[in-house]
Amino acid sequence: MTAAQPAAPRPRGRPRSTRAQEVIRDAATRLFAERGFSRTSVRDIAAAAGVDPTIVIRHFGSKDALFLQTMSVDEGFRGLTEGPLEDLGRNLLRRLVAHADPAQAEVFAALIGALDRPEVRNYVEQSTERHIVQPLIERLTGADAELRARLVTAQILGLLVAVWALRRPDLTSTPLDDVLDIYARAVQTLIDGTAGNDDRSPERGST
Amino acid sequence: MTAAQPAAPRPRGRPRSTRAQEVIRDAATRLFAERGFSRTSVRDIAAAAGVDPTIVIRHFGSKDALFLQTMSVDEGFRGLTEGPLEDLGRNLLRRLVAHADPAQAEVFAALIGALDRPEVRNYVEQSTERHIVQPLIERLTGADAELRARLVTAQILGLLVAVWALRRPDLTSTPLDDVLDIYARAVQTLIDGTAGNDDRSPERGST
DNA sequence: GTCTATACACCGATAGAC
DNA sequence: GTCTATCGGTGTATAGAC
Repeated sequence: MTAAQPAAPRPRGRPRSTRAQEVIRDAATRLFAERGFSRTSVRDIAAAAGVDPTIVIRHFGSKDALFLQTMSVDEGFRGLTEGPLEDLGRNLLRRLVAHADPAQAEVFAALIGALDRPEVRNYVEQSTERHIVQPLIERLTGADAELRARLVTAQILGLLVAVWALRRPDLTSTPLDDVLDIYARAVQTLIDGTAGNDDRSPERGST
Repeated sequence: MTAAQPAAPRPRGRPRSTRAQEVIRDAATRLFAERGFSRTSVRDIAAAAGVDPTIVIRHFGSKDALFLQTMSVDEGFRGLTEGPLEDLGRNLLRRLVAHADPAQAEVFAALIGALDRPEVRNYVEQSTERHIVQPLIERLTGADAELRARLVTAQILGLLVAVWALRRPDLTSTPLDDVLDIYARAVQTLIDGTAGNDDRSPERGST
């Protein structure tokens, strides 16, 4: 039709994404998840994808950018705080630990492992903030709701780091249901906020 | 033993201890804690110490070995689980978060940041195991003592990661006492193990 | 324009001369 | 022991080929 439009041989499909980009992304996802950031070189990814190392940079800007673009945990974090508040502790752990697919676990471990990269730290920070902390703040009631939401996130983060990143053997070998039941109670303590702030006078107040 | 000789160029007492080693260690400690592992090069450390880069490797074997030798968290973890069991949750957090000196916090953050190095992960794993998990196992009573000890460690780890490694702004800006009081209760839940294991029922009688 | 190859500065680490 | 020279390897920019 219009002559101004440059020759686009593919009217449908994905005009701006090359097939090479997809192959590179697949290889990067696999290798980063397998070996982590520091032990995966751009040349390794390029070799696995069957392309030249420089076009990896040409398409994705940098190794860090490719890492962040492939190692995304947003999908696994979405809709995490939904469901009844009284069972939220258990459901959080169920979705994040028990029902999580191994691929997401590897992605999380890779992100934690590369945490001294400022951009990675920034992403993990804002991803947990957006998908866990903020939704929790809106759901929690009682005193110190925001602080409690952040502390619940810290609890979750600790279990995820211990299980997926540190690969604590005696924690992963235990049947996960037992771990969930016990840990969920501690998480639920902060969700409920039942503990008074002056003394040991717990009031079961689900306001 | 020997009288203090300020201008002693060659202390003959220790022929194999070089002063360069000490200078390198100081520079490495400062730079690793400041910028983390990946952003600190051996050449940077050598320049800061005023020595040749090859001496750094010659004396410490490798960059990883130097990192592990300087970024040690054993000192800050020692004797952590002492004190009355009923206040252990609060005391753990006090010693690790409130009373911890900033230097130890930076060291911890550097270790977490380099967690995808197998040797670093191994060290963090066995250090928390030796200084927190094992002493806790021997002190806890009741069912699932070992599992609870590991979960308490996960809770602690989560708070440390959130505060020191992730540098959550809204968590560090809050007065630490409030954080400790609230989080300590959740930790104490696992220490006491008061929660029944059959059904979920909000606790009203805490011991 | 998309892709490819040459090239560079830096990295950690080694061998060998003083 | 300390330095010079150098190795293979890294991430990345750039100039050229289709």
